[in-house]
Amino acid sequence: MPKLGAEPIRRAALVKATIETVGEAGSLEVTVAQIARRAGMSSALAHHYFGSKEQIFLAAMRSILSIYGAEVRGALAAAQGPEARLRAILLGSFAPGSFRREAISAWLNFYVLAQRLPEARRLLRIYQRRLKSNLMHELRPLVGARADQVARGLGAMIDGVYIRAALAEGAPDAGYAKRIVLEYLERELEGQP
Amino acid sequence: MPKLGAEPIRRAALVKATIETVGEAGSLEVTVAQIARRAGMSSALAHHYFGSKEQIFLAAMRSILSIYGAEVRGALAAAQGPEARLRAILLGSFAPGSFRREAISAWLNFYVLAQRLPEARRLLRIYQRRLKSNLMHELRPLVGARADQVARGLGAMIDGVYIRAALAEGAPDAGYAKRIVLEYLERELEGQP
DNA sequence: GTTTTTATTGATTGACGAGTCAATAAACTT
DNA sequence: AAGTTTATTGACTCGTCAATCAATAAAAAC
Repeated sequence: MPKLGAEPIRRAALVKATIETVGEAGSLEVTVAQIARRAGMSSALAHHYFGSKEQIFLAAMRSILSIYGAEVRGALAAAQGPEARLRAILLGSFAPGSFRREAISAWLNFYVLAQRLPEARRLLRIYQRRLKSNLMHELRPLVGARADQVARGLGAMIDGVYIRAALAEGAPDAGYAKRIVLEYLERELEGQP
Repeated sequence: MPKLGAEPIRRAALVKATIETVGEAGSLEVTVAQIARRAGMSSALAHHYFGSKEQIFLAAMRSILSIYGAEVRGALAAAQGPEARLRAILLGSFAPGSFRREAISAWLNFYVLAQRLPEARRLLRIYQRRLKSNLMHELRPLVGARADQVARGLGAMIDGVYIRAALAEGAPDAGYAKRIVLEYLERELEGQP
């Protein structure tokens, strides 16, 4: 029953199902059949559209990074001045689109994927570079030469808070995550003129 | 050719081989046969001593956490006063026994394992709780009520620096890692009396 | 209205891998 | 010396799973 134009819908459904399945299983050791079933289709169709499991994972990862990017951009849009913009970047990092159970767990697993798959590593590097450049841009007028150091610290801390949220039970506590990271930022800005 | 008393040697060899294999592969998707071969024995023997792959992973994880703990204790032994002891804990976290390629990558993978295996989660929780209690103990006299917040921040940052080191290419740069974390600590201590 | 393209799946293939087992043999016990 | 325990492995079982294929069918194109 070919309703034409199914491809983009199917692809999106598979990507969503992949994040959910990986997130729930807490592992990349999920089967294409599981993902496909959750997305309401046969595993054969999943292979038809993506070619391989690897490609499915990469698509899911792109989706996560793209949601994250959009969320940060969104938070940034309303922010005026370096300090407000810094806050926006950090708060955007813990916005509900990204900072939710399956996404966090999937994120952690994609970090692992990046150890093996050069393409996954590339994607993660792009995210890291962009985040750092965003941070530095606002940090420079505030802390000058220390911008690099602080940007690295903030980047690491965001990842650290994520990884810890993956391990915590219950719904991830965004408020708490934000508090820790903002606190760090405040301290860093304090001394500086 | 039974040279008696092989068990502890074999077990240790398997644990070491597991960390190396997982670290190199950057994944838990390694076979018992691979691990066993690296440890110089048959996969049947690995099963004989550990019963299952799961148990092999758990043993490797215990080993990593125990090495880490020993390293922090070692650094702590010589340190006098809360500030020096705080520094010791942080520096110990990046000591060469723990902060090296395979161990870092294995660590990341064990974090993933903790999503699925309750026992692995338990181990990781113990490590986190101990680290936090260590930090708080020294932080309380320095920052008072903020100790909790700062301890959480430092804990998250350590994990974040680790996870980022896993992704970086080449040998992990401990000096750089230490600088970031110590810098954070300094800022936190600065304002406080 | 026939050919081509797109959608879809059940069935199958082929590989791989965890865990078991039976067999071999050296040491230790009595 | 006979029996028991410990060490060790090759061969095998059984399940799983990624990927492929052949077949079905609806839409589109010609």
